[in-house]
Amino acid sequence: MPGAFSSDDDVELRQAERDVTLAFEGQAFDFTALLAVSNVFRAATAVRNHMEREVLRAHQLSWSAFVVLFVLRVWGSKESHELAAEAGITGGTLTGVVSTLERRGFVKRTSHPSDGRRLVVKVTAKGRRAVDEIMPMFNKHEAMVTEGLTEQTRHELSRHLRTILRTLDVFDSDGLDGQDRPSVD
Amino acid sequence: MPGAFSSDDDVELRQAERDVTLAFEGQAFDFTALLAVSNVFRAATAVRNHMEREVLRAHQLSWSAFVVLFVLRVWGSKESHELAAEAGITGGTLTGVVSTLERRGFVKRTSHPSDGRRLVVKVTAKGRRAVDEIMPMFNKHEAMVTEGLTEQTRHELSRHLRTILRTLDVFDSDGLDGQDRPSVD
DNA sequence: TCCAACTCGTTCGTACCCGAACGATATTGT
DNA sequence: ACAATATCGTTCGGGTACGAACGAGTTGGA
Repeated sequence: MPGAFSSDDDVELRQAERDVTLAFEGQAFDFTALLAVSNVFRAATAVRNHMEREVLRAHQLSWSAFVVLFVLRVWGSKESHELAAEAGITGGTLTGVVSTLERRGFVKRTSHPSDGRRLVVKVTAKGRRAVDEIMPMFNKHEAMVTEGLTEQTRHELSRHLRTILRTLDVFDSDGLDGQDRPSVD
Repeated sequence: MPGAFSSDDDVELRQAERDVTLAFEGQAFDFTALLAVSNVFRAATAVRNHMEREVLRAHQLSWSAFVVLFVLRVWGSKESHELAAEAGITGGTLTGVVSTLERRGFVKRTSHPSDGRRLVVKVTAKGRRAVDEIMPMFNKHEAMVTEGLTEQTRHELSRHLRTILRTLDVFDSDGLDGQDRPSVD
């Protein structure tokens, strides 16, 4: 039964909603979409900042650097473009992150055996050790951050977010020219 | 009934979960927390990049610049620290964003009437016009991005994210020393 | 063979973004 | 009144972050 309760942030929310409505009156807005997107971004920023402050800062690692290192810890080595996709950053950005990580001895660049263009990034023993040292604390904070949610609502949250991700995957790859696709299957 | 279906990304997901489990075997991990946090960040990055590419780039505005401008469009003027909090950025970052916006004539810095330290940022007519021009398209893409969700699941998503936000609010403000507070009331 | 078209990672320019340090202003205690 | 303290916005250094341009490497035809 949605709307059956009203916590503090709900009150605040409706006030903001009122203000936005007032500011853009006469125009039709999709507020649930606006709020969903807005909240996704707010939560992400808050979580990222929290993690960087409370967990990563002590190890001099940024979120992106840690994500890259984590991916390499799990899979041992990855080609550059896979690594970028996995970390959600572009190739240009990855170059900088890998350089930072390499300078500190956490990863090393390796040339691809058969294709001289491609780059294989490998984690070093030191890099593996770093992740193993950080990960328990990192996961503890992940649990803390989501402690207000039950096991089920966490799954619900992840499912909804993956729905968004899937929509964007289709739209962005397919996107600009190949419109008029007959649904996503 | 959760788990009753298995889309492509679910299969991929469980494989990743297996890999992570394998990599960190012997350690107890909270996977639902890890996945929730990971998905929040993935979705936020994907949405932000999509919006910057498809909507904001044509107007030469970054996500943060647009958020700041939007906030000012709704409330007319805001003090610096409020603006920073509302946009989810730090004061140091806001200085740069406001400078960019001011250089392009969208906002202007105003001194506080009674407190010489404080800064009041006001939106200009040009800034208001810019938001009014961008917002319809922006909201259309917000709707598109969340089109895979129903009205109800969007509310569900927002509610879960606000739960995370509330947890972080308490933890980060209260945080390190002032523990043992008797509930949030 | 050889060279156009393609596909890599890197570099570049611009802008963000944070936390720490800084200078200016305001407040407080004495 | 005035020095210590607190609170502002700004500056600074280091590190992302993007897209466009670039150069090296590969591939597919003429």
